[in-house]
Amino acid sequence: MEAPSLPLAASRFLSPPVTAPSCTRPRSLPSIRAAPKALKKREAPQTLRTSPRRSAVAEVKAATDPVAALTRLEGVLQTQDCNIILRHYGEIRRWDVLSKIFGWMQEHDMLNIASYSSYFKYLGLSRNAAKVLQVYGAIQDNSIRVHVSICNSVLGCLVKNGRSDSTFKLYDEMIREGLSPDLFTYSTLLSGCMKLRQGYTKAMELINELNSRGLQMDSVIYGTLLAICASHNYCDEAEVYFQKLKDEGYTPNMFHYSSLLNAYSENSYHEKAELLMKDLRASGLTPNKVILTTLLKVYSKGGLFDKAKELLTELEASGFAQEEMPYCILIDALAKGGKIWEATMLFNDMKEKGVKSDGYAFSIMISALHRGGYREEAKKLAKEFEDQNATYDLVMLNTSLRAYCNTNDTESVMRMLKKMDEINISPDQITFNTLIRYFCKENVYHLAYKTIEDMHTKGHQLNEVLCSEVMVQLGEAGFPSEAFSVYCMMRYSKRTVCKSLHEKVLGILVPAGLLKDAYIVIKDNSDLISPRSLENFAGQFMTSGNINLINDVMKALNHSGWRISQDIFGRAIQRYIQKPDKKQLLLCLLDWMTGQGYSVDSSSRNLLLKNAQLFGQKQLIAEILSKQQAASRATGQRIKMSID
DNA sequence: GTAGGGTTAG
Repeated sequence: MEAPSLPLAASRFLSPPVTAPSCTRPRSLPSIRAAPKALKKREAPQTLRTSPRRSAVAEVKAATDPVAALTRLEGVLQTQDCNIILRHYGEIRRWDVLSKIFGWMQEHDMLNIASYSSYFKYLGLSRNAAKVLQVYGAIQDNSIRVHVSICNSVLGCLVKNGRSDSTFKLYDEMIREGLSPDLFTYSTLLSGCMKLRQGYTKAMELINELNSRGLQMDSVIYGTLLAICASHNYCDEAEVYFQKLKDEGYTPNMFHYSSLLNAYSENSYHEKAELLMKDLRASGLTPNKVILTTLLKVYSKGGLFDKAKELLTELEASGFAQEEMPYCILIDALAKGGKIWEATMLFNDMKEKGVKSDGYAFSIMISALHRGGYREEAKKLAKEFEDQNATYDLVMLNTSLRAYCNTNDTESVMRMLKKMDEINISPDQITFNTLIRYFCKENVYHLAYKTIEDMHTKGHQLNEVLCSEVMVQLGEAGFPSEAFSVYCMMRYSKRTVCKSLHEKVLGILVPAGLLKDAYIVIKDNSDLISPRSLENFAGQFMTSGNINLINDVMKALNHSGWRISQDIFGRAIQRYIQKPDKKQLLLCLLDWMTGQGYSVDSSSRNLLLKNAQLFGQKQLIAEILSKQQAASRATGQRIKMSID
């Protein structure tokens, strides 16, 4: 597809919009009808109210075919009018019209900075990050590409769509191209830190950068930072920022308070939380639903169940417990605190009060029952949830799936998988691992194998413990090739695997006679394999492995640091004697042995000499053997001397 | 009338 070209020169974007002649009277012309002062005061609103541009905007907003209306009114509308229309369709979430209008504006050279910024903002809301990147990427003019508000809207779109990694990559690129970031940029980027694993560290980098550019943190930046501290469990730091915010003369709002309170809840700092509540009230704020719910979390996580119950009663009385969330918080804490009976009571209480569950309370209870070993009860709840025609998300599906798997309810397991397919939810690691465990337990190894393969293909990290278990079971069940395939998936999708994995797979491959595969394992990991397994493999390979690989296998074995036994060489020599056309390989082996200080034992020696005629190389073989003997005697002496 | 953030549950 061809990239849309940019119709306008940069200067047009960068200069302030020219006021329309139809709106304002040029100042240099004296007014005939009224005194300039009076006119100036009344002119703008009045002309706007009666302006043909204004009615044109209204006409496009009301049109059934907005693009046709635009074309009809092309002569009247100016860029800022089109921007109003563009934003209108963004506000009413008509994404198709939004894009059409933007396209029309582009074709008619009616884009400015504001058009791009607004368009990107709404595309972000419509979750269409790809389109934003496409349109942004097609902007040719560098001064537009690095315009701060355009950059901010593009970055904001990526952050909102959960693409934190690409946000920071794009930001670095924008900086290289010449972007001068402002506080908007930093608050956008900081919000991208929220979901990052190392979000706090990244946030600190950004704050340093902000300071080094001479910018001052404002209340928004502090708010974002507090939320980052809370979500990454930096409680002390949250406290410091909250104080700094106050010291710099800002008044904390409800969000600042609830973030700090949330940070306290993770560490069960209930005393600090209570002081903070006092501070909040003293500052004239009234605790809202979120604040009180967060306080409930403080008490619940801290194990202060009496206070939590009391607070829940208060929430109920204030009408703040009409949704399941406060119940979820307390139910979860009770269950995790070993009070599963009380958790169940509260859950039933909640249902009796007619509080509707979207699945959170159910999944908390199902998981809690499962953890406590109450598997049938967990399954009963999963069914109850299903029967109330509930909607599912991935977590709820996983929770129910596990409940059904653990009670061997195959029919329900299949129903869940079908549902997953129907509502187009992609499985995650938890789903895959649950299924793999289940199929394995049910001895349906081909399904366990297929699931692992599927998981691997979809780019998920395999669970090593589980998969090596499946690998061993596949081996025991008579599927060594599949076992090897699982080994390969684990081996080549992960940086490191447990050392014993190689040994385990050898234990399957060697008895099954899959010696070429076993050789691959040995070759890449020879230093991690025990002498016993090496011996086992070597013995088998010399007896029945591919004769053309014998010498390579010898080298790999030797490379491991393991001294190859004479028995192994004896077996190799027997193989070669049976195949005289491989004499070149035999000679190579004997030469190589000499070089490595190995020698054949007397029975192999005799066998070789007896059969040397078969090879037509009687003289040569005798020479090599005597050389080998001399070399090995010398080595023996060297070793003896060094021991002495 | 271009662009910013943040609070609670599995």
